[in-house]
Amino acid sequence: MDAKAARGRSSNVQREDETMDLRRGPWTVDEDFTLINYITNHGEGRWNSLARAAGLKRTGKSCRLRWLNYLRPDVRRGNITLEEQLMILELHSRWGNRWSKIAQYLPGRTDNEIKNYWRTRVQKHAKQLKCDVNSKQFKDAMRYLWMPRLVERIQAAAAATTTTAPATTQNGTSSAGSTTSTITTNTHHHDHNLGVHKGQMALPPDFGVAKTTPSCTPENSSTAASSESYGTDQISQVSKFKDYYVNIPVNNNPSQDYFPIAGFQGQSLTSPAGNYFNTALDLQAMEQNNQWLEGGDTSDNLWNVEDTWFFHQQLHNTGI
DNA sequence: AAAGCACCCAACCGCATTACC
DNA sequence: GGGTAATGCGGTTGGGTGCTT
Repeated sequence: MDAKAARGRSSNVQREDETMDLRRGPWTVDEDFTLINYITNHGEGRWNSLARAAGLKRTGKSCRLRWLNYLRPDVRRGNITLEEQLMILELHSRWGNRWSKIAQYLPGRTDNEIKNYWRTRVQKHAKQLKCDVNSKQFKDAMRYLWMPRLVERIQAAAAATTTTAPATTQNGTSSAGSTTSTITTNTHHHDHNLGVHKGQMALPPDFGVAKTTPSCTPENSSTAASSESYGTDQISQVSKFKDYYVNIPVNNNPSQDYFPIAGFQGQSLTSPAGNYFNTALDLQAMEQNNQWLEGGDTSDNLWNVEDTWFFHQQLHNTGI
């Protein structure tokens, strides 16, 4: 038994595992085949007895997890598409860490996968911005910077496919999946529970951002719908952002200037808390330190330096 | 080329809820 | 109604892998 297997287990469980000679850790191909074969013939459920009957030296829990997260035929694998990213951001803003609930709206995606995406991608950005992922300022940044940009990139990809194929995203990276899955409203439910066609994402009621075409504004986004968390001042503050998005053309080069803020470069900002920082220096430091702005997973490159500046400006304006 | 580091993800855990006897 | 088993969920973590130095 390896160290991982022993992690955090109670002595009782460990004794049980040892007496039953249960396996732990990564699944082998043979185990996968055995599980698939058994479920194909007998169906799923009753996982403990299933594990015994199939001859697997695994707990029922382990079998269930392996099947649901990996072996199920309808499980989708591969990169999270732009539409899926947008959906995750939107649904998380509404429900928080209700991963299974969020996963219901992304057919083929598991709660585990969405949770991993959130922790590795989204929380990484929060960390880069030196703020808490649950903080209002980061949520605002997601809503007014990240999500609108996702919408624009989705639109750009869709537009590209109408004229040429195969399509690429604005930054030239593959957009596999983003043009094949479809965001649809849930006004017509065909699935038992969620109105989900295979390969399509159903939107929950009053889903905001994806409905906004071609311009995503805070007012008609879900954020406005969920404005119970915002005061009047914040709403009016938010309305100032609208102009940024209403007339912004689809930008085919996200790395280029995105917001009309060039004139602000070099301005000094003073936060309400009295923290002083020089924008130019700050941006320079970010460019040096934040590799995710330039490289890495291109699907995450929805922020650029200007976005980050904008983010900090909002901290300033909203008195955070 | 090797060591160190960061990231990603599969798999685990404990706890809560539901189903069954 | 109470006890137990099964299931579901969210949080956590270690190993693999690729990148950087």
